[in-house]
Amino acid sequence: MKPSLPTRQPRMTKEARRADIFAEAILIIGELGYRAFSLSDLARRCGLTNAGLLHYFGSKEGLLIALLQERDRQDERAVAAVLEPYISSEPITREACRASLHAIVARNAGQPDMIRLYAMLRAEALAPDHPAYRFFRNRETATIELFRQMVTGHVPDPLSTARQIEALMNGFEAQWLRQDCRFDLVAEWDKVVTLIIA
Amino acid sequence: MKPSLPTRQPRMTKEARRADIFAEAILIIGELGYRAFSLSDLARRCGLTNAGLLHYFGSKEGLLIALLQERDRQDERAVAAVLEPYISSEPITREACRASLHAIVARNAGQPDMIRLYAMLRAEALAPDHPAYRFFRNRETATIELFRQMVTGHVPDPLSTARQIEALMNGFEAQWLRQDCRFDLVAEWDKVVTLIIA
Amino acid sequence: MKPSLPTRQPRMTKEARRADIFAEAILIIGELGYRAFSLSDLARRCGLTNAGLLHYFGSKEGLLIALLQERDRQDERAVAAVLEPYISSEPITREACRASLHAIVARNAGQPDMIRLYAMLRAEALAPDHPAYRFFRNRETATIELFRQMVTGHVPDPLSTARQIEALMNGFEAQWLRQDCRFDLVAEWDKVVTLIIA
Amino acid sequence: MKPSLPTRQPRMTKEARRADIFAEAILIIGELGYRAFSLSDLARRCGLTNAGLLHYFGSKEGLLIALLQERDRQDERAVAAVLEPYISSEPITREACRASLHAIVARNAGQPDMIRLYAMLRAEALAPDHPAYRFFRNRETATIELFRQMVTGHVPDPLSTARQIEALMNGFEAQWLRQDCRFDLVAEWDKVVTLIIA
DNA sequence: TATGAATGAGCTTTCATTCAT
DNA sequence: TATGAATGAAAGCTCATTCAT
Repeated sequence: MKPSLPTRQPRMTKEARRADIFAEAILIIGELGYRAFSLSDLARRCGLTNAGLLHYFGSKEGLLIALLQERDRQDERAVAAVLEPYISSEPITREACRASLHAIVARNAGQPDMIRLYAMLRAEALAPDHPAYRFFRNRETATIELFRQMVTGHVPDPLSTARQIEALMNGFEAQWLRQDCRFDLVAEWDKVVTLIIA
Repeated sequence: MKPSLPTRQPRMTKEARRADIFAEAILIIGELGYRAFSLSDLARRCGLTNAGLLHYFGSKEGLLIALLQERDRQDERAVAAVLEPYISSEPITREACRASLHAIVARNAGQPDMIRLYAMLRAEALAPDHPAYRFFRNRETATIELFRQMVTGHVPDPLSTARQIEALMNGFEAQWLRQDCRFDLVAEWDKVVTLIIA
Repeated sequence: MKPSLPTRQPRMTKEARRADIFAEAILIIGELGYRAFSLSDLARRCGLTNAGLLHYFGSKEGLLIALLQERDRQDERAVAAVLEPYISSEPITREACRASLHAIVARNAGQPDMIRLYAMLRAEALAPDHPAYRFFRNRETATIELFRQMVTGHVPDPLSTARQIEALMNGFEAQWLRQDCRFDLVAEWDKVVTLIIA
Repeated sequence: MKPSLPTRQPRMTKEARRADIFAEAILIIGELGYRAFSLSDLARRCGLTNAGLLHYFGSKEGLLIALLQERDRQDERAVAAVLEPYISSEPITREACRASLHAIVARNAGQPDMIRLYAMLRAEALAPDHPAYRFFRNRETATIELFRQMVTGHVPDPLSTARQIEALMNGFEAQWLRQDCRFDLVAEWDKVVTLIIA
């Protein structure tokens, strides 16, 4: 029998490898932030070397960008799925509006690691020279605009309402994390939405 | 004639020095976070050396703790001042409640650097091994409890409302920073409070 | 219809490839030296990968050796061509001697990149553990010996004169490069040769 | 008796330390060049750590600059000493001219490590982005100008002669190093100077 | 013929900290 | 009160090289 020499790595497909790295990156960046996490730590957790990691992403910043793009693609898909039932009948009803927001928060509540990552990066990326500065700026603008369209017709000041929704969502999620998910995020959310959207 | 010796430092009192350091620390930690900012950077900005800085605070963590304590003392004083007019007649009226929240947000709006610092640290301190973990956990609990007492009697579910206020405040402030203070934070705040507190 | 497969590389012959690599290597090693240039840089400039490059030469050192051998062959041919007219009538005349030296310098003046490469490597290869140490040692010895034979009969101390010629040639070429080829190398050379060879 | 704890470093004066570092730097940079030598190697040889070394010079480039400045100061002093006897009677005589050049080469012959360093750096610094590019460009210009002034009145074309001297000096010194100092550099130099300066 | 994955060693530089002065 | 010297550890990144494909 041929003695298997120390095969450096079990040979994963490129896609599997990247998914693996992303999964760990979400955890570590979510905990320490982009600036403070270390590539070596991440590499170790993924079972490859520092240089091996950089082989995929070129640089620390490259990794972050790739991660955000990947997540963005998935988020877009998810939001689209949530809104799909209502796209035919624009403008959507007040009920559909509530349902959509409910769905978004419910989905987030299912992946607290992602909430943590975004909470961390959102704060870090307030600094204009942060590599994710643009990303979160655009994202916030787009999100508020989406909410504005959704609530238009159901509230007196759609822009304000959209801002409120965005602020509440982020604020609640952070609170939820700090309290170790010990209250029912979705229930609390539904409550406040009832107030916000008349 | 006595030759003036090279007094490098313009002779500051210990207190003035600390205040100076805190002022810079608020900026730099607000931008980079506690984990990613560097003592050398801060020292340079304060016009003293690495070792000189540590002379005052002992360690990086010591500096953070000192800063948070200092700010906390000031915050407590400010909140007390805000609530003072109403402490005699507990429970406070709905109007007093709104006025107090208004005052808090108005005060914050006057010091965006502090908002930034807290937004950054609040996110970083979600990690249990962060030196400010306890601080922000307790702070959030205390804040929500304070709000709960304030709104009790004016809303059906005081705890939920308190959570909403806390979440909204943080969420709005972050949004305000990301949009370069380009909307009227206080006005938006008053609007939403009207909805939240019936 | 047969779908044209993605032929990445425009299909070069092995020889063309090597010539291509050598051409770039002359530039990059001439600029940075053997020790400081990087295979990856060279590979990128040649339009292939790191591993692709090594496929041809086995190692960094192998590349240098191959380059030097290749150039040496060409140099030898060139010098031979220069001396050919005189080989029948040994010893060559004083006039032929001057003409030969003129031809050598004139040829070099036509390829400043090669001058730069040799100037760089000659300096680096002063260290005994440099892979080109032997090469340049032997080369210098051979060159001085060649010059000695050429000038024998025309000067009182042929070995000294040979050394002078070798030193002058290298020194002048370096000077010429540093001054961005802004003086007439060949003219200056002819002048000094007249002095050196009576 | 108090057991001496591991005193990190025997506490040298700043000047002694720098001199020590320069001495080693001359050797290591002379052997490997600026680009290829490593700060860690140098630090180890000087008996301190990587970070300790950088404490003095800030960066690798800073070290090179400091070294060149230091040497330049010493060289200037040495050349001034050599020329001093003649400065009163300008223009200097042909004999004084020869004597000066002799003195310069003789001095160099006494410190082959310096010759090696300069030979190495002169080649490396042909690249415009080398940190010593300017230094060696200016130095060569100044040297040639000095020689020109010295030989003016004794040769038909002073600039050409100055160039020849500069080229010969560098060329001879390199040759001398490559042949392990096995011929009499100063004697050969005097011989050729006799030819160059009629 | 050439690539992509991966590594181990090494690079310069920065970090928080200690300590004698 | 504050500095300068020095450190050990770690940072992000590059290096030449190996190997399976």
